[in-house]
Amino acid sequence: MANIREIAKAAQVSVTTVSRVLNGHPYVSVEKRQRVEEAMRQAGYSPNSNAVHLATGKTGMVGVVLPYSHHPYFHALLGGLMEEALKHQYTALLCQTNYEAETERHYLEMLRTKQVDGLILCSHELPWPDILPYAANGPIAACEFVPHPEISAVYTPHYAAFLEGMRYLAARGHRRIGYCIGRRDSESSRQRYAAYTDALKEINEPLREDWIFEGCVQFSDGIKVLDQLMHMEDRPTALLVTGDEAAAGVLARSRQLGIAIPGQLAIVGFDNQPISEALELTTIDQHLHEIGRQAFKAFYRKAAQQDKTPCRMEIPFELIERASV
Amino acid sequence: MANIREIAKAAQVSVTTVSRVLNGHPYVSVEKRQRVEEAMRQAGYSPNSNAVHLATGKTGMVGVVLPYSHHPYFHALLGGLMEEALKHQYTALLCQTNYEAETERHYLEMLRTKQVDGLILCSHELPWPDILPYAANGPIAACEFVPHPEISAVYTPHYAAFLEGMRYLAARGHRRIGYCIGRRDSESSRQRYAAYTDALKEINEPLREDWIFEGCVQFSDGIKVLDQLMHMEDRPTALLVTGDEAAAGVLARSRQLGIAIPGQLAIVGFDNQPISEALELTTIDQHLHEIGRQAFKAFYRKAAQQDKTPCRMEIPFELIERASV
DNA sequence: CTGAAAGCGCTTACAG
DNA sequence: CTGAAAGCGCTTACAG
Repeated sequence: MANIREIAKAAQVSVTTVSRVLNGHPYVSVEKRQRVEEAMRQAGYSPNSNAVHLATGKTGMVGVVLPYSHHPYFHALLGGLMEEALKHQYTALLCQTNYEAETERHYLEMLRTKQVDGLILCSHELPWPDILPYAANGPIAACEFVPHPEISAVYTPHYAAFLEGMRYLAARGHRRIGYCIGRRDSESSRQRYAAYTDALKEINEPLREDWIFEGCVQFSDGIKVLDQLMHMEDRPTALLVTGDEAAAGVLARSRQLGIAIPGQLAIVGFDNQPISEALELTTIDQHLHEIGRQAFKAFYRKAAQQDKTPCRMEIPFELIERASV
Repeated sequence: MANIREIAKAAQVSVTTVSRVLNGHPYVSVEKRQRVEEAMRQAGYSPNSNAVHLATGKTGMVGVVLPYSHHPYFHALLGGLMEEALKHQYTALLCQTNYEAETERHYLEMLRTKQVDGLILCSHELPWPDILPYAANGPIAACEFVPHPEISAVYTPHYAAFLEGMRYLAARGHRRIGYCIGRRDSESSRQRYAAYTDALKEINEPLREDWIFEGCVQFSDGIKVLDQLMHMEDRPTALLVTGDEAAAGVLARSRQLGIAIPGQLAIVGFDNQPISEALELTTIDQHLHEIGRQAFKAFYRKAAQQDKTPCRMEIPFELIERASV
C-alpha cells in the first residue's frame, strides 16, 4: 500500500500538501489539489488510520462497556447510542465484560492506551472508586445515576419508577407483592429495594425477603421464578419484574401451568421490549433507546470540548398498561 | 502521559529493553526487568495503542458489519461472535450500515485504512463485486453463502431449511401457503424463493406472488402483514415467516382479532428467538449463535495465518415443533 | 542479554 | 499558497 510520501512524489508536491488535501484544508491551489487527487486515485491510496490516530491523538471510536451483547436490554441502549454515533461519524467498540472485573478493567485501560476517545458504561461490575481515575483520560458516560461529577450520567429514576409500579399494583388491590431483579448489588437495585420497602410501608405490609428473586435476566430465569413460586406455601399475588424477558418467562410458564394472568398472578415488566407487546404485558417503559442516545451525546459534548460541566440527565419513564395486571 | 522513552530513562535502560518487557520477550535480565516494571508503575504508564498498531500493522479489532444493532437476529449472531472474539483477545468494532451503500463502503474502507484486521459481514447491501477487492487488505468472513473463495462463508442452507418448512406445512395438510421475508434481493431470499416454488410444484399448487410479503423485519411488520391478509379475498392458511419477531407480530395480531392459531392460520417462524418460545411458536432454528462463533473463527484462522484455504461451512438447522402449526 | 537507529505513516507549527 | 522538519510513540532487525 502506498503511503503519503509516495503520493507526494507522484504528484510532485510536499507531503504537507497531500495532508492538506486529505483533510480538506483551504489554501491549496486548484492544480496541486487535482494532481494530488489524481495520484491518490492512481495508487488506490487510503491513509493509514493508526498513523492518523497517533498523530492527532483521536480515534473517532467510543468504547461501549456492557456485560452481554445478546440481551434485548443492551440492544435497545445500543440502538439509540449507535443512531447518535453515526450522526457524528463515531464508531463503537464493543466491550463485552460478562461482568468479569478483570475483563472490564482491560476495557477501561483502552481509554489510557488511547484506543478509544471515551467510554460509555451501559452496566459495569467494578465499583466507582476503581473507575474514576480513568476519567482523567477521556470522557466517560454511564447509563445510570452516578454520584460523581467526573462521570456523565443519563438515567431512569429507578426509585420513582419502581414506586409507581408498586402503587399501581396496590391501587388494583394487591397487598402481597414480590419482585424480580438481575443483580442485587447495583445502584438501581438499591433504589428499587428502597422503593419496595417504602411502598410496603404505605400499605402496611411486612417485608418478605423470600419474595425478592434475584438473578432474573433472561426468559428462562422467569420460568424458574414461577416454578419456585409454585413450591411456596405463601405466595405473592403480584410480581414486579425488572426486565421484560424475565417477565415473559414468568407469564409464559404461568399460561402453561394454567395459572390465570392477571387473575391469579399480576405481572408488571420493565423496558417495553417487543416481547412485552407480543404477550400484552403491562410494563414500565424506560425509553432505553433515548437513554442510549443521550449517553452518547453526553460523551460527545465532552469529547468535542463543547461542554465542561458535568452531565446529569434524568429520562422520564412511562407505565404502559396492557393485559397482565 | 509518560511515553516509552521516559520509562527507559527512569529505569536507565534503552527503549528496546522497555519494549521487550512490555511484550514479555525473553532475554531481559531480571534486575532490568524489575527496574522497568517499577518505573512503569511509578509513572502509571500505559503504552499507546495507536503507536503499537502503527508499528505492528495489527489492531486486534475486527469490524462487524450489520444493518441494525437493535434486532434480535443480529444480536444472536453478535453473541456468538463476541464469545469467540473474547477468547482470542479480539474486540469488535460495530459497523452499523442501515443498509446504506455509502455507509457500508465507509466501513469496508476501514480494512484498507488498517483500522481493523478484518471484517465479518452479518448482512450487507453492496454487491460482491464491490466488496471483493477489499479482501486483499485482510480476511473477510460472511454469515451467508458466498460464491467467491476470497471470502470465508458460514451459513444456513436456506434452500433446504425453507423446503423443510414448506414440506412440514404440506404434510399437515396445508396447500395454500404464503411467506414473509425481509428483503427480496438477498442471496438467502433467492434460495428461499426457489425452495418455495419447488415446494409448490411438489404439491401442485400455483405460485401466488401476492402471498409473498416483503419488508418483514420486526414485530410491527408482522402486524401489518396480518392486517393485509385480512383484506384479501383469497387467503393462505399457512405462513412461513423468516424471522421470529415478525412471526410474533402475525401471531399476536391474530390472537387480538380472534383468529385461531393454528386452526385458521398456521405459522412457522425462523431463528428460535426467545420470543418464539414465549409464544409457543413453531420455528426453524438456524443456530445463529453458532454461525456467529464460526464466522469469527473463520476470520481468525486467516488473520492468524493458520489457514490459507477458503472456508465454506454449512451450519445445520433444526425445526422446533411448538404450538403454531 | 543489550542498545542505537531506522522505520511505521501521518500532522502541524513555523517560516517563508 | 507551500514545504522542510520535528514530532506522535511504538517495534524490530542488526550488530554487538
